[in-house]
Amino acid sequence: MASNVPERPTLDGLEEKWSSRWEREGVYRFDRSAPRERIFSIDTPPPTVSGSLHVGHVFSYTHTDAVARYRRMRGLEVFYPMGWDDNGLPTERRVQNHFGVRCDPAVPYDPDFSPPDEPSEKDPVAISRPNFVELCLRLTERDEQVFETLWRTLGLSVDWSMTYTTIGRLAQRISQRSFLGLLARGGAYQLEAPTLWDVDFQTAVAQAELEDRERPGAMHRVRFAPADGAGEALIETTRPELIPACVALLAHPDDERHTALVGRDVLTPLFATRVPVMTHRLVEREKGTGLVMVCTFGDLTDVMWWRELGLPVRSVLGPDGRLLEVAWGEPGWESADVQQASAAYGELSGRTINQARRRIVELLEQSGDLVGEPEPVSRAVKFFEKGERPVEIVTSRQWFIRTLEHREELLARGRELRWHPSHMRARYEDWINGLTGDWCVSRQRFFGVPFPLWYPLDDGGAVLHDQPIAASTEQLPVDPSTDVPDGYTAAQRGQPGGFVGDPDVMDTWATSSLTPQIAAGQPAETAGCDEDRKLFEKVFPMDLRPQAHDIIRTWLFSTVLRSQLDYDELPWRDAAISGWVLDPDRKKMSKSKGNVVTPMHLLERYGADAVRYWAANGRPGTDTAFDEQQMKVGRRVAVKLLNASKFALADLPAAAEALTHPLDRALVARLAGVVEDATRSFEDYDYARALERAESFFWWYCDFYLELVKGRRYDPDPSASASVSLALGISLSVFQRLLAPFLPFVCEEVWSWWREGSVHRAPWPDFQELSALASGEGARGEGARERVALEVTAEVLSEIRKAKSQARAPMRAPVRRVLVRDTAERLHALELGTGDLLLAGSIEQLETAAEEEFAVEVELAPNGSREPLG
RNA sequence: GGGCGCGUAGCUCAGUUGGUCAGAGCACCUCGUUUACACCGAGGGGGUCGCCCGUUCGAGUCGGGCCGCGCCCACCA
Repeated sequence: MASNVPERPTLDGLEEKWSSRWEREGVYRFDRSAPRERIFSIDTPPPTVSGSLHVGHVFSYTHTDAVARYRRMRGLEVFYPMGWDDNGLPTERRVQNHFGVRCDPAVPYDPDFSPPDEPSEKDPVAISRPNFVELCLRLTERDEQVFETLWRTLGLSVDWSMTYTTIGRLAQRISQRSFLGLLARGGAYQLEAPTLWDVDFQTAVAQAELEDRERPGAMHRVRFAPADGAGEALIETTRPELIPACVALLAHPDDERHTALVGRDVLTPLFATRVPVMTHRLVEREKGTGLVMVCTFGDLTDVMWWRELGLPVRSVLGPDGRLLEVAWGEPGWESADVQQASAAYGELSGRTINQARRRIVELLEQSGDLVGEPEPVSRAVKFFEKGERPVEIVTSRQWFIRTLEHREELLARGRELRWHPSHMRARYEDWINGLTGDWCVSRQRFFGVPFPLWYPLDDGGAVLHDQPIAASTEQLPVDPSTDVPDGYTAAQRGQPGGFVGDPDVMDTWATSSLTPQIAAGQPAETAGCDEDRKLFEKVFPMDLRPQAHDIIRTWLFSTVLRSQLDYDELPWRDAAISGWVLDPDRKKMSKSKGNVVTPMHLLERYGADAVRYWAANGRPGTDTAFDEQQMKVGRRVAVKLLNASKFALADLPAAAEALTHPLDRALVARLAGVVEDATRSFEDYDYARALERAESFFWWYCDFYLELVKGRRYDPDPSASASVSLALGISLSVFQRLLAPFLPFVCEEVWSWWREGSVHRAPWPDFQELSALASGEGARGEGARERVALEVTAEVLSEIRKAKSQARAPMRAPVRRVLVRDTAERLHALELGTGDLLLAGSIEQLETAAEEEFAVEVELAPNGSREPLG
């Protein structure tokens, strides 16, 4: 076989050399003409573009890439696009600071707008939503270039001609169209209701976007007075500022301590508002006094109690996180002492929650309604995951997607999906079982996909929310803040009898949950893009969803939901869940901890293959500690492959037609077993095991097989070298392909020395083919003995090395005599390897003795002895 | 409080259906420049496999119970 092996092979520069060549030659280009059964489609996570990629991204995307490369080598056309998740709050924040602007949907679009030369964070320029979105796009485009460069350096085998963004026109069209479909089928509805609310961003948020944070607080024991005079009612609360919003007190129905109170009314302290004492089965008797205050709204439990018990709303918290003005004495704000209530509340009105809390505690102390000292406590508080203050519950009009009524179907889909590792399904089920409400999808933000809706205004200029005007499918995507609904003129915007656009955008997950559709470019049905529609039908449902475990409740769940609602099927067949990268102290990496590792310098220092090697060692679903040592090991593997390939391929003598030497056949037989194992592992998405098998056998191969056959490989007699020549060609070809999904650059390099085309389009090694070669002519049913021969020969060689090492002799030191004690069967096998062993060990004389225990006696030749070898 | 996962050499981790399973790499120590490789090679020390019961001829491997760690979830007043 012709080969072109460099004098001094090197890893340096391989990333640049091969990534540009792969791009030029379209190695990873997806062939749209492939039939459905030859396609493997991957619904890749679109990374969030704001900020930068960290090693965690490198980690999990490498896992996916290894699988993609494996499937490609199995002869499948791999649909593997990359998306950028650029819509949403993080981008908004960056744009505001970077350009010194803020979005005001009331401002008209200015096509000639350019951002201020000197951005001022304090005094931002108000601009229209379309202008704001343009700036977002400008900034994210730059980020996306950086990301793509990193991915290319890492060697992701993505088809870069199929990249999408979650804010792009296509994503908007698909997202809006899916929403309109839900609306038409009753799957989406709007409701004025208590909603989770972030007071800083001033937007609704979803349950899925919440996280618990431990925060210090104080428990206050507060006295309520029964309205009819007798006794007292003590409650404990961490949120005394909500006392004016109290609508009831609750006790457990069986709690005898409070039976005397139940059914009566009490007066709230300071505000003297009459509220009933009621019972509910979920009140916990052990907590506090066993009596709990229900406010509108302190937390989600309040919402549940409020709903189940039919309590009134008495809301004191504004969307900006400050206490609203309240007209005491008016309906809903009755008080037995209006003057006192107004005076007390006057101290709170307009203050933030924390300010109001401090003040009301003082007021309660003065009035004597605070019992004892507030007791410091630490408790978990719900935060919007991107927020800085706890979420509140504010009543507002929002859009929801029906979720709860599909619980059983979603659980069934979860059982249908093949999870890797399987235990990850529990997280999905836990999440579904814990859902408390439908999915709130509207956000009072700007950089997102707008709702494709307008509302008519009546003659008085009031918004008729219950008569939304939906965009027509042909119009999509629309921005209702600039586009005009059919049947209206632009001049009618905001006029009585005219219309207004829905001011909100969708939750970022409402679009991200459609990545399979977006990636496949699924068009609006009427858009007439037959080619795109055919593509969608070929790749959907997708074969694989790879992602990390922290977004099972968001991305995975919402994608299953949308697919269920729109197509009544799973969006993919398999879900491969990656773990996280932890810092060396096993803490989660996060920007706030300052322990985030950025990947570019790692790629430069160790090379992409080495970094990928580290990543691919992380087993599916398992968190991995960041470890640069592993990258060094990865680099060693890559260098080893260079050198082993050089040894095997440089000036390789003519190969035989068949493997005539028993050790060569045994080697190929073992190789077949490794291939079988690696293949099975890959089929089960266990890339880490596939790597481990291939790698450990590769090291054994270098340490023993290559050493054993050196003599024959350099033997000038072609009849001696022909078999090993063939074996070296076979084995190197197999190793280069087995390792290609993990070390794509070095494997491509060594492949290019002697083979046409890319190793990444070469067929995955076939263990049956290898088995056939190993048991071909000459073996004559001696396969088992041959495999033992290889094993024993290697073990004896190892013993000889040990002896030399202990004698502090060089490895090439001649051995006068070796005595091998072993079972008759193994000694019989050893005969097949004796020739190679003598050369590899520089042995003059080999003797054997049949015994139970394996043992080797080694007698080195005297110092200075350089007698010719026999 | 519920669920899931994990506890194997100083460190990072393999150990597929119970029977060379006590392993690998790193780190450490010793030796060695041999025509694939000093971005190297050969060798060595080091662990009662978290603890306790049980099943079994035999258990890191199965069952039960503890202890510790992590994550997810929860109606934490």
